[in-house]
Amino acid sequence: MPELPEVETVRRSLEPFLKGVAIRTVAIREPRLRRPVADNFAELLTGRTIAKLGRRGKYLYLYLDDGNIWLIHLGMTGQLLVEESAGELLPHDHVLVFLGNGRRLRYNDPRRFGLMTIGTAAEIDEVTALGVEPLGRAFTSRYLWEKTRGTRRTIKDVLMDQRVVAGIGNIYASELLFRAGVQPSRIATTLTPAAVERLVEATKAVLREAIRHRGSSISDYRDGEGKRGGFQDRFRVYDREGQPCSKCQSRIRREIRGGRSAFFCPRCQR
DNA sequence: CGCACCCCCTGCCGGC
DNA sequence: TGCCGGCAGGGGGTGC
Repeated sequence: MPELPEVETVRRSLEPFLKGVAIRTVAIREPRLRRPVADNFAELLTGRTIAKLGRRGKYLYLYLDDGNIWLIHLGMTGQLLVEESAGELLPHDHVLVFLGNGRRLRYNDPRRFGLMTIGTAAEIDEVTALGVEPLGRAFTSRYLWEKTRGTRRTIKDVLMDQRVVAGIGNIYASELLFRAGVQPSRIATTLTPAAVERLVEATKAVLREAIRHRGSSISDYRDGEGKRGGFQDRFRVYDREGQPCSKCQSRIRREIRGGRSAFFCPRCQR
């Protein structure tokens, strides 16, 4: 579920409740996430204060007052919610963190594809192994040009490779490719410099617009206060197979590769 | 090295 | 109504 815009929205919505706040107690109800939550997880967290909240790609970085980082990935169905401490528990509430301000942070994740770990900056970087931030200065047409040379991969695969650029998932890959006028199945190395430039511009524009609309809620994505996003109402191609293209009225198509659907307009995208 | 394929896990939806 | 297959925003491993 959550790609960069959703994780950024979660970060912003949690910040007022978590920044500068102490961690009182931690309860692990189900440690079996993508990787098991470590035995010393609660011990490393208890008594710490959250200095600030950051984000890299689809990962949340919670900086602790002892220099460690609490890393959280939401997988497909993960939710982080701040609530009153006495709230009722639900199925798939795997981790509870009780805070010094009387609130509770609840991690719910039905599919358990999420990840939660604590480590030094170097250890965390090794876990995430991320490329540049798409909204940062380092993501330029020159950078993407170099990453698309001499490969047989499709442009969608390159854009979704977190080691190249961090945070683009299946929704925003389809949306930005539409905006740039490039077919998902296009072999990356055949792109012209102009097309690469359009892709970088489209990436930044789509991600910024999605953040402005607080992300996309298809089924279960919610921000830190349980609120839905609004960008799903602005999809141009994603999940719109058979519907008319907003520019040319051609039918939007869906193609599957690597088990993932790509949505595109066969006329507007080349 | 790239890539096709499978896996992890639960829930939902459509077809029969 | 119930069952079954397909599919879902994530990442990772394997064998070719």
